[in-house]
Amino acid sequence: MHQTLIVILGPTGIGKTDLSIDIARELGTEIISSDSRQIYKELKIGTAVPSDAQLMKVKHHFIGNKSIYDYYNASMFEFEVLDLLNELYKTYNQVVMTGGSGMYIQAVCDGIDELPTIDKQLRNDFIQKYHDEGIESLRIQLKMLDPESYQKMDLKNPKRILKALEVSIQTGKPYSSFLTRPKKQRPFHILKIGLQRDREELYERINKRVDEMVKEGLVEETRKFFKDRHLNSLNTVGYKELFEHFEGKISLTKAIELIKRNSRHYAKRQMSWFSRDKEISWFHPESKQKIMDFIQNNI
RNA sequence: GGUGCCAUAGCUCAGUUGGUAGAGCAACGGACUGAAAAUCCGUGUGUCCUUGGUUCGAUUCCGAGUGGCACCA
Repeated sequence: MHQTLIVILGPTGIGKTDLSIDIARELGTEIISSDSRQIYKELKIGTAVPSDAQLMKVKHHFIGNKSIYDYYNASMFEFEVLDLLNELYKTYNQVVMTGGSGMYIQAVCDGIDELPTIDKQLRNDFIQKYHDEGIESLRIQLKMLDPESYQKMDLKNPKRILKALEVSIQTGKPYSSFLTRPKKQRPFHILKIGLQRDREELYERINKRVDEMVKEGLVEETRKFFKDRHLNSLNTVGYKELFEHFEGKISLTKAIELIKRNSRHYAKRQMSWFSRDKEISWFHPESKQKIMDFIQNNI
């Protein structure tokens, strides 16, 4: 029997949490969350973290283990998860990883290129430059520092350009020279299980879940962090819309509508991301027995 | 029952002096290597209510029908 990482993925609201708990229990193992927002301990209602009752059933990792005030990224996630897996495989032959953050999953499964951590001041300077001078000045600088990236990159996307500039300036080498696109070898097998259901049904679940979050106190949870609303960790569906409401820009009703719509859009983006990964085997979230059989046959 | 107004995209509505139509929102498709629930790019999806008439040609003009709204009974 191999050591296997069973990855359960799919768009938000599809039903990953319940299924993952069932599967982890049957396998007698633990769960690693691959969700870039459930990782923050301050965010509970709006990120739909598993309930206390669910968390008691199976030990979860990477839920609420960081603060919204911490800097965090996919690469840090990659290394922390690999360290944890190293420990867990001393006890278990299978570990379940579940979550919807495609890039975090990719970082763990395939790895991402190693880049230096960007100096905070440098990043702020570039952001300032972008605000003051606009995207065109970033493009011009990129063309000089890293013509290869300039050729390949989406030059309308400020975050991409900023990233390339930061790395190029900080290291003195073009950003593109770091991109070797490794598919890193992992000392364990990976089994990817994707969950999907009818679009209409998924959207109904998402809409309903947003209403439930509001009932559970999402507005109050968000209000506590109003002063921190510019943090990246709070640039998150469910929170950013309520901040707009607190600023008096939109009504509460409108904010809730937007949370629903933005959650649907997010789900669609997740589906686009996952659809190009040919290693994923797809199932309906309620066909638990089929999924268990598939796992048993492939571990 | 009578009179008037309205009927165009999923919704709210523009519009075509008669040459088969467009905005906002919603929706849909995609990209993605360290901010990723982020960020960015792309796409009108339509028996113009039905049915006769006029016309080379009707979503547009005229008649009838159906449905909705308002007012009068």
